[in-house]
Amino acid sequence: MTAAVKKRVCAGLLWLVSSDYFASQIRVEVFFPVAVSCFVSMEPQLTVHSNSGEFSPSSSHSLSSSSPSSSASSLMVTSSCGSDTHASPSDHYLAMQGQVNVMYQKYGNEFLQQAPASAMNGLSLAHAGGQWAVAGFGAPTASHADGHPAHHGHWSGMSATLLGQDVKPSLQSREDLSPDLHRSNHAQNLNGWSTAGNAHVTMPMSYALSMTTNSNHASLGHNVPTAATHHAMYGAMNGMVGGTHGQYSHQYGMHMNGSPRGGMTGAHHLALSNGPSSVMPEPHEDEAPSSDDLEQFAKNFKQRRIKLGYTQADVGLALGTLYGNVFSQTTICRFEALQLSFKNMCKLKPLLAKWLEEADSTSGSPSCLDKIAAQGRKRKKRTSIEVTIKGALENAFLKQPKPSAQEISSLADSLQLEKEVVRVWFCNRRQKEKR
DNA sequence: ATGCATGAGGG
DNA sequence: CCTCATGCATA
Repeated sequence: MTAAVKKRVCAGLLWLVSSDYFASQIRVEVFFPVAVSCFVSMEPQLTVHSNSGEFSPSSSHSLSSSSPSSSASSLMVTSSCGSDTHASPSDHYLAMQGQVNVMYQKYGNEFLQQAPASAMNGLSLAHAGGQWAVAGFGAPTASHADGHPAHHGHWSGMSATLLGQDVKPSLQSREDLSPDLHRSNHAQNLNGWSTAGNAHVTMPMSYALSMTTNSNHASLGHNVPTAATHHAMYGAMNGMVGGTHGQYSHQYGMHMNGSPRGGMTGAHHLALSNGPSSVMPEPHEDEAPSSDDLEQFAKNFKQRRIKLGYTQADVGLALGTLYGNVFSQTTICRFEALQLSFKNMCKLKPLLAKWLEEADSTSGSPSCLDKIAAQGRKRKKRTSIEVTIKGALENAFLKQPKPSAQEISSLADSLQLEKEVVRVWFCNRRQKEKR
């Protein structure tokens, strides 16, 4: 163990001992490196990080977690970030979002795969420890140098039947999407993510954790507590946790309940009962909400989501499973942060409201353990525009928010950027202006 | 959490 | 070409 790792472990221990978490977590110690990562992965800690974006949304970091553990968590995050040889702060970041990352890319292999923790707990893991390392998707974007004109065809190489993640089937019958059934498009799942049906984890979590650990020495697979796990827990937590402290407790030896509305209904209300005032603004979700409504709802939504133990990614996925509309972590995040257009907010709100209701009234459900394979299409490597250049673009934008093709060209020229990049930058800039 | 990107839909 | 909804990849 390196000193760095020890440091992390210590921090983890510190937290453990200093919270009620200890009571229910002790068994995990055996799997320490992973376990610690796992702790680091708690969503509330998200609030600790605010990145350097040039445009920082004011609200999203201010969610006050009433949990006494939050201060301790901060401490842990602080001491672990950057202390690991491999794990960069951003790795933690990802983990915190409830995503499990395998970054082979960084170690000479060529890809990076992300999956919601829920998927990890499900079949993929159950099927084979190393399964998730299987690539189903295209060649590394790196092979497409930046010089390419952003001709769409360039980045869309693979079979159209492998849905790209941003290609959403907007219409799917709800009947086909009941939580426990695997969707028809799973047949398209060629990359090993979710294949056969019925793998609601029947394996102790600890086992899952250890499997992950050895899948690759360089793997940064941070295991994250999943909503499913939490749900499975609530029954057990019922008597032992006084509410908040226990919201992230797991029983690693416990098996998941395979039934969608399985028996533990009601237990979770306990966990919900003691947050900062959770008000339900308005019961009707059909009417056009006011900005205030939306704001209120978004805030409330976030709180409850966290209390229920779901990550943003979980929610996005669940929406797909439940209602046939998958959304990404990004979108949920932007919803919570009110960073979508008003119209878009209005559209999403009812869905999220439904989900919330469902999540509230459903316990014991592992909900969605699936993940749509996607990852088919190649994508242009994201261009990173230097700050100085950004400044120039910003200035140009101030003068002329909608430059003509001509103007774009010359601007691109003078800044030595691809025309397409400039064009897209303006599009995005305008869009940003609107939210 | 956010920057750059994609693709549908409209004109 | 644009807007708009949305997401991958990354800071």
